Amino acid sequence: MSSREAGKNQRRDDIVGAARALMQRTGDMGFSMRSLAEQAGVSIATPYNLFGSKQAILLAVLNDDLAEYQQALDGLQADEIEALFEGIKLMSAMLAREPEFYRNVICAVSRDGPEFRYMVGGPRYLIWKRLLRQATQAGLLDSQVDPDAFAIASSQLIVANVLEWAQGALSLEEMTARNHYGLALVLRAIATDASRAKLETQMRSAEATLQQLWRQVLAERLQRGELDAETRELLADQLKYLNPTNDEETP
Amino acid sequence: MSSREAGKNQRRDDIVGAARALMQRTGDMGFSMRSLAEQAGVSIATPYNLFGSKQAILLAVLNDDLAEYQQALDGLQADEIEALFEGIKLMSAMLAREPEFYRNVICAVSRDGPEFRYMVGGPRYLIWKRLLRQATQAGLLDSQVDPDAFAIASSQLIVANVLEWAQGALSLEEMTARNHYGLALVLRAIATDASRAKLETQMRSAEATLQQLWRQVLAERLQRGELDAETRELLADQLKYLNPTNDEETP
DNA sequence: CTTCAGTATATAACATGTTCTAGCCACACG
DNA sequence: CGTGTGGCTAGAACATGTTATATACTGAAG
Repeated sequence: MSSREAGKNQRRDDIVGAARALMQRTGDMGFSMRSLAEQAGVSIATPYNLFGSKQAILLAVLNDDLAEYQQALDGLQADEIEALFEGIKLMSAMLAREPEFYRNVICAVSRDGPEFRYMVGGPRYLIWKRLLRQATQAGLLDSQVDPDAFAIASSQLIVANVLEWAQGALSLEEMTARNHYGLALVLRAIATDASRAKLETQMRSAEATLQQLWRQVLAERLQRGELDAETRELLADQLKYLNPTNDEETP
Repeated sequence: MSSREAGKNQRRDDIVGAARALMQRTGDMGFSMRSLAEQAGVSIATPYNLFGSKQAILLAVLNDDLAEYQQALDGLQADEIEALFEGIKLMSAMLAREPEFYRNVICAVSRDGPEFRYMVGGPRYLIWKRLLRQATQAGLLDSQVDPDAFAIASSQLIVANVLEWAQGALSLEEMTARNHYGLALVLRAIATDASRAKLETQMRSAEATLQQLWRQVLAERLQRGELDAETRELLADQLKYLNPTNDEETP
């Protein structure tokens, strides 16, 4: 590698690192291309030369983290069905470690165009498919179903939940519970006799968690007062569908 | 209503109408707030006075259309399970009527914040719940499952598909097939003996449609040449996950 | 009819993503 | 050791969403 390219890679890393630092430090705002350039010690034109767009930079940042997650998934040792549930727990744990950071980057990346979907949907979903295949081979899932169609539908549910969380429509707990529920639900659809009981249990457990979360949030709302009885019922319904995090008071 | 408010409402309608016209005519671009103000014959400040933001205007536009859809859903006469499938077909038909328009407005509206989710997730998802309840009462779905949790998961699948379509990651046909598949899948998870066979059929049918679509797109790609055999397999997998519409040649 | 409050208007301004232009410097090659 | 060129830089410029300000109009109250 010529020293020219070395310098280029250096700058590339500087920029990605600066993006990471900015988002972790300042939360959503403060991450303008101008502040990024300043933080990285380069001109504003350079990120465009090296990456092409703001979104591409964020994709690069997220890509690093997803690689880590993928590695953790690979090292997972568990019963075939459990492994799937462990996989989504692992993801929740990752998001919980730096929620502000992930919220921002996921939000920004998924905004413009389908690149985010390509990223989580391309090679990465092969892991998901592998886990499903293993479960099928272990006789825990109906071998008749098309593995691709199923893998797509199930991963879509999870991605949708993550996106809602990133957009601030869900608390992390509810996102996790929804993932748990959704996964149990779709797996139950293709369960075999060997796994049906276990998935039933998983589903009930997730259901209970969700119901408790809803009750909790609803109670807080009711306690905070200010609602006529007619909207109360509608509110209860809406709460079940979307459970916005109440961040209005945080500066 | 005083003539003051009348004038205000008039302007409001003008703006919503102008937004509609602009998006139908020019496709995505051309819908800047400045061009909107010009088209509506008002100052650029007025839309902000009356709506507050660009997104709010687009929400108002979409809201009209969703109301229509809701009405069509209400008038649906079919077997309880069939009604659910008819519901998503109806949606596909609506999107197919003015694809460019819906693509733009859905994309723009879902971009910033969770307002779009609130819109489709609030009162509107009650209809969905009602259809599910009817099916349950008819003995076609397991009455043990929490209707809210299930309604959320299932509607999420569908919304996710629509969003992917709006972002250009899916053809309308594939979106429809995925909705069909996803709905059959989750319903199968809570089917009763009375409905299991029928849902099995639906699922197989959707599977077949999906597989055919994938084969078709894959064949086109292969025919177009330029791919070494090693990436061929990966491509096949990716194609199954995401099937981008190939619009590169349209201006 | 006068007056006044509310509201639209014109216009400027600001922040942001992105692009363009011109210059400049260091590295590779002769 | 020259020299030229690729690639970075500074900075301006542009389009866009949004906000602020000052002005003009207009319908309603006295």
